[in-house]
Amino acid sequence: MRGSIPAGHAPTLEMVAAQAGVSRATVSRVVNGSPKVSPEVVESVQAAITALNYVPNRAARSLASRRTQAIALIVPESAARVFDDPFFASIVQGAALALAGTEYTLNMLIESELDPDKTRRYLLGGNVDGALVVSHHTGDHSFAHLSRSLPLVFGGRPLDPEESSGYTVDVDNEHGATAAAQHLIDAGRTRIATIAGPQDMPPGVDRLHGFTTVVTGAGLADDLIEFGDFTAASGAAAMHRLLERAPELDAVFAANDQMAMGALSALADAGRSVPDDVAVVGFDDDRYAATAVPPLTTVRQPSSEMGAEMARKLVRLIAGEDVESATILPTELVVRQSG
Amino acid sequence: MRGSIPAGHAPTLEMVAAQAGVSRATVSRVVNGSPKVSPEVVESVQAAITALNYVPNRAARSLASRRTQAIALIVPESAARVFDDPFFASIVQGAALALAGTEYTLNMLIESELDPDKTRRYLLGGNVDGALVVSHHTGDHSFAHLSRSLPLVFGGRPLDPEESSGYTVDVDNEHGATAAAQHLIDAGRTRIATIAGPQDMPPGVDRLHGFTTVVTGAGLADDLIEFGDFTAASGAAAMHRLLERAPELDAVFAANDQMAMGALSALADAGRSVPDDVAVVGFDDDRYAATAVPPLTTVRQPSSEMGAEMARKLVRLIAGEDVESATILPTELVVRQSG
DNA sequence: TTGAAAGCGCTAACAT
DNA sequence: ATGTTAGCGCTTTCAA
Repeated sequence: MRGSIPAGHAPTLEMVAAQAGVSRATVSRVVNGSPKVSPEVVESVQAAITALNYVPNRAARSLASRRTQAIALIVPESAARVFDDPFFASIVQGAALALAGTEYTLNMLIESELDPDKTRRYLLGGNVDGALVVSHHTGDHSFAHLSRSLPLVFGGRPLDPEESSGYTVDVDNEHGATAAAQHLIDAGRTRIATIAGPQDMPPGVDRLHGFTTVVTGAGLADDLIEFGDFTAASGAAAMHRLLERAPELDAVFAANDQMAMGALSALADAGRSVPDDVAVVGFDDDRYAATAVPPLTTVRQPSSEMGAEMARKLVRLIAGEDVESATILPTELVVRQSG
Repeated sequence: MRGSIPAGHAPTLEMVAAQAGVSRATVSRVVNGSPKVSPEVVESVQAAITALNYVPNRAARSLASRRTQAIALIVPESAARVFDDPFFASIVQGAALALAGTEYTLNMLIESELDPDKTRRYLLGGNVDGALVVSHHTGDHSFAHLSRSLPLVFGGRPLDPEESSGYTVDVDNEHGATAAAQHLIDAGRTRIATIAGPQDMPPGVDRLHGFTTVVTGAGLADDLIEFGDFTAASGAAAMHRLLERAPELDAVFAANDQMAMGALSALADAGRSVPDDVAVVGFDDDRYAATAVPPLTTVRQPSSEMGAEMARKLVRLIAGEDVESATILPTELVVRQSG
């Protein structure tokens, strides 16, 4: 097939003005819902608009108004595989839905490793009115300096708290881990291990910190720590190492559900029953947690809400409103059968 | 915090021209890589550009050139929950990555139920040079008529094959189902059931058709069919119904992995062992298939490749090149432990 | 090879 | 309440 499209005869505002017998300015007012236009005129202009099937040209509008009605969603290059993470998908979803009700569109940018400067140029090229930076897992706030030129909202806190980088939305990772550990202790478990996440990612750090705080606070040992990279495979491997080190362990807290799933299969391999021999608690409450075998006890984080909150915050920022610098969304323990 | 940004002093092409001591036209030529500019001039202009940190304004450029360098990715409104589907996330990922190397940006649009016409207006408002429509699961090609105004590429075939709607990329659902059923038969299974997908979605139809063709072709009964909606919960429910109808069944093919996961837990509930008592085969090879308990035998579909192919096809279409009307990507059986 | 000039389609003062 | 008039920042003939 041939890919040509008939030269689009897009009707212009001027044509509408002619058809309605008014000036272009008036048509513009009607299109933009200005209150100071007489009802009759509004009506005739609207008639002309539908008659001609007129749709305003965005480029012209942005050029003249210096607003784009667009918001960028920036995904760190290192995390193209970030799509593998249901949490990330939920953030995108939340942001997209929150924006669906507004005049804004979401422009998704995956940072190119080929041209690391591309994103910066895009942001500075007047393409968008603001940007959402999903650095949740990486803690990378290298865009922070752009905050001076453009409203920016980050998902997840920066790795270095000193690097106070403007506006952020985060979930309460530490509290979630605290609740998980406490739950295990309350259930009478005494030899509790954890499969922690990477320590160069804020959630990895915060969840481990919450865990050790509670465990040591209860007078238990916190020597059973193995690290994974948030994938199921790494969770299984870590579980195997844990079992080797401490066959007597009776509980494990994994820093995310995928690693918990891996732990579940490692435990099945080893012939341990869950939760009778070993209790397992995860983090995220991703879409597979509820149907795992056995259903996973985990910490729910409001992932799509996080995306939505980021979007709302950015919109208010663009509007020049007062906005909280940091928002922390609550997490909540969901008790199922695994622990 | 206050949300104000210092009035952005974006350098303009004119300023670059002044700084380099040439005309705006020349700067424009350099920026756009025109071959007919003397090397010395190119150099001085480029120096001015970096000195001023100049970034061309996209709106102005689009307005003048009538090109936007942007591509829309349209998600059917009914499927905001489509993000729950790892397959969809992969498509987005594939498209975004394929576009990362080009001059195009992805604009994600979630169709608003509040204003169903919004998407149409956006597409017609000169916002993008073309669009990707992810209708894979719904078979909804209601945008087909827009093909006359704008290059469009659809993911998934339309529900009604008559409704030949321009350019599409699809995976070979029927072949995948065929391979799955044949595998079960080759393994000596004789009482084979299927948990089919919704019959108002092309993949649901195609996968069921492939299944029944092979099963009846082998002289087996195809009476064990229950329907689900592609969710794990519906898969579990369907499995329970099947077990009730035919306790003697020895295999089940689920039209996607999520339903297969549901079937797995239903079988565990019923005390059936997999694959000894019942073999289970899924479809998709989503990220949880490999770590399911037991690891799921399934049909792999090249999901991110599908997104990438859609994007590439659209780019070629926009460039006015010759493009295949329909592309079918191959699927492949992945044998693991469940069947 | 370079420059001058005319828009692209719209918004936003400023008049009326 | 409506029209007039300038641009917004860039590309693109057309001349030189």
